[in-house]
Amino acid sequence: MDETLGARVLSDLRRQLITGLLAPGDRLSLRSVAEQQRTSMQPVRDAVARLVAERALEVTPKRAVQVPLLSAPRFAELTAIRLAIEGFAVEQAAHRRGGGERAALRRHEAAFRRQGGRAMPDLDAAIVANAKLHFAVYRAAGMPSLTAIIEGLWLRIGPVLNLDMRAGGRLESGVALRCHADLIAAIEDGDAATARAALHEDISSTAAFIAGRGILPSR
Amino acid sequence: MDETLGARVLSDLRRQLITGLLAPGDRLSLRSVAEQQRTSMQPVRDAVARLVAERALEVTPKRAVQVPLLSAPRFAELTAIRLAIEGFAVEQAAHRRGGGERAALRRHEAAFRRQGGRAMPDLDAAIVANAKLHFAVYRAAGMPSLTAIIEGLWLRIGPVLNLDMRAGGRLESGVALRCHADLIAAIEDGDAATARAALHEDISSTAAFIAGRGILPSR
DNA sequence: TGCCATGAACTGTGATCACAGTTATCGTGA
DNA sequence: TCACGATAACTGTGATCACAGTTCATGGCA
Repeated sequence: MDETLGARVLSDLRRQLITGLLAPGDRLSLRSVAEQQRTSMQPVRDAVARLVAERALEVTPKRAVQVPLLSAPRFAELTAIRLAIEGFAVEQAAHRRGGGERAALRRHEAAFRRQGGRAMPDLDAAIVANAKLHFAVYRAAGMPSLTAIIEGLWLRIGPVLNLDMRAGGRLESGVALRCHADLIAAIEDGDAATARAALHEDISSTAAFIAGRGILPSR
Repeated sequence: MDETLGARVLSDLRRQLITGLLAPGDRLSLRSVAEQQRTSMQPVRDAVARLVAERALEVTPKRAVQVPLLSAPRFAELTAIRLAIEGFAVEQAAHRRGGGERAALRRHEAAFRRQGGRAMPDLDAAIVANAKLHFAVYRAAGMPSLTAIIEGLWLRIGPVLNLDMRAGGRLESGVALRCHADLIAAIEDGDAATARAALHEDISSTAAFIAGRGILPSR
């Protein structure tokens, strides 16, 4: 383990953001995080600087570090961007018929099905399984830079996404299950248009669900 | 000026990257930059951490900070991503018929024409005019997050782009001039498909020009 | 003349201190 | 009971130090 301390703190904060452990509006203190991670303030500063660059964190004018509050229009904007970029990624993945990720795709799809099919799903496990499935697809596009860009989008939208996932029982609808199955099948068939359509429904139905809950601030 | 010192260093490094003052492969030392900026190492560390997050800089396994070398495949990948993302942006701009940026679009197009039409163009001015024109278009899409993502892409290809722009006399071909004119016209007409096609030709002809020079490392 | 070893100079990382500004808390007053 | 002000705790920023690892140049040996 030659990994830098700052990198360790970074990945931990990243995990907390994606899994929704850190909610929008949450403020965090460099010293508390440092103590929590049993390091000094310095590695935390480096990690926070990077997350601020990715807009996964922000420093307010009064110099407080917090998880950005996502307004409804901003959420809609990010959703539109996701449709365009992640849609492009699944098209590429389909053109390559999943590339070297075919086995992984099926495995993650099965894992998500196990979680989503239950009457009382383990939400945390389902969220993780969902993320793993999506990113296996994006990696299948064979464009590392594209995957990184999408990770940045998820980092920003993750807190909102998971916050609402936990609250409402969206998983039960089965829409996600169907979309994922269609998506994987279309990729293996090399059917880019169908793959994009399946992803489109997955993303926009989730976005509609969240927007419909009306929790997002209007500006 | 309540701006943070780290932010000042950040914007200065960013400028040096976009204008090609820092070339791919250039290594930079935190202490030298700090001395150059007349600050301590700390603000430089914050700025570098952010630029590393944006992949505008990288730290090698042996912990040296340098401007990333863009291999030919990576350049091709970034070009494909640009076609998808910037293509989406111009479509959106066309749907809004330029939004509030219409006047700015025409102004920047005229400015680029002035630079590009000369027998001996001022390359630096042309590069700046080109960037301003493109980003006026992207802003016209009305999606700030999208503009930020594209800025990240430009930050990474900027060094390569400008390096080769200066060397070869690409501007003389007039392709860029025609593409820009078509692009602006299509946006004002609300013709998304034509706008995307014009941008597509602009980007891919430039990319072909650079790839053809054969300077990019093969891996 | 060529090559390798050795040491000096430099690298980023982590830790810690000082400082100014913000936030929160608690006690006092009406 | 409520409002208000003082103060104590805490915030991020900037600076500096120690340390281990790398890089590079110089000198001596073959």
